[in-house]
Amino acid sequence: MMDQPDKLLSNPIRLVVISSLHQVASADFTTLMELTQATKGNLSVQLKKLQEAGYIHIKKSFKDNYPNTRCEISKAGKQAFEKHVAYLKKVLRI
Amino acid sequence: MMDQPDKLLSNPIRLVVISSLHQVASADFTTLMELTQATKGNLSVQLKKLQEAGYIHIKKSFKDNYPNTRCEISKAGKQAFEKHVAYLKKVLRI
DNA sequence: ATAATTTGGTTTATTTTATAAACTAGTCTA
DNA sequence: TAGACTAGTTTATAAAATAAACCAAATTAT
Repeated sequence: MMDQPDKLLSNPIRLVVISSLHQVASADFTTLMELTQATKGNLSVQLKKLQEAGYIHIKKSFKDNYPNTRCEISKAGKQAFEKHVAYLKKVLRI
Repeated sequence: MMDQPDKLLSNPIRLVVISSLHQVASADFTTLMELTQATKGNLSVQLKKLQEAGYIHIKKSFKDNYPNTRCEISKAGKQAFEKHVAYLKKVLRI
């Protein structure tokens, strides 16, 4: 069913990450830091969790000589997000 | 502003409690257990946290010879809930 | 009558999670 | 070439979530 909260998406940082990636095709580490207002250490950990859950894909490369971490939502991530939104709508009656 | 998540309401059990109490005037411990699907120990702790934050009022009495814990949302709880819902709507774009 | 079970919780021990500080590795700049 | 900055990761610690253990009284079974 859809009446269970997604534990991964109950964390505000991860929720903002997934919601953002649901809207924008891809985003890099720096952008996600701005969007989430998280510290880099914290963001790094949360991205890894999302990756391990298969919610996002992470592509590491070099951009203008600097390391660049680019994130994209996966199919599973999309499904989880949409399910969680449906859950929230139900719980919140919106 | 309203662009910050309410940490207390990021926990699914507490979110269901507050959302329910936002809709029903009052509910007792047993009812909240059913609604949240939490264990009693867990629910007890979460209700105390909501109480300590001033989000709910708890009235303890005896009903049909048994102890009865009845919960009601407070003004502060209502405001926090509505603010959090506004935050979620913004983040989720709904 | 009293032992076992159930109701309605609270307390507390343990596991899990979140978070920032410390660290790494390389780049740019004076 | 030393110092500061970019872009992260790892790790130590603090905080939170959770369920097991506990408590007190009521009910039921024997």
